Amino acid sequence: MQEFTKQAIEIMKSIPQGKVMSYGQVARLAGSPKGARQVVRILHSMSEKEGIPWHRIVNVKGEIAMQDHEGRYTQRTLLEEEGLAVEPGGKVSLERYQHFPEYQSKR
DNA sequence: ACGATGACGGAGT
DNA sequence: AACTCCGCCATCG
Repeated sequence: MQEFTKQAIEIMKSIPQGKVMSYGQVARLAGSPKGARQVVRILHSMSEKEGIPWHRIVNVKGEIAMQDHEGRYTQRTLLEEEGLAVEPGGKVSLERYQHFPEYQSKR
């Protein structure tokens, strides 16, 4: 497994409940600015087994990225259970919920 | 080992 | 502002 992958997993597992991060953001922090798709692949293959809170990952617009299948509904439900307001289109407010690990030290 | 894949992102139309 | 096009790069078959 590549360093990037380990980093990405750590970062995603560090997202607090009720917060979200975008694929690209995770990729950047993991050391690969253009690696958003690798994040997708990580979630695709090992989200469950690694215990990654996959539902807290949304695209850069704050929308649920999953295609319109059961997973999408599941993600929406999980987010709402964590207290997020999910709009009808399956979108949340990044203004309110995006998690910024790089600012955490400053706070 | 090589080519296809993918829950993306951002530049261009 | 919405939509399409294409680059990206770790994994998987």
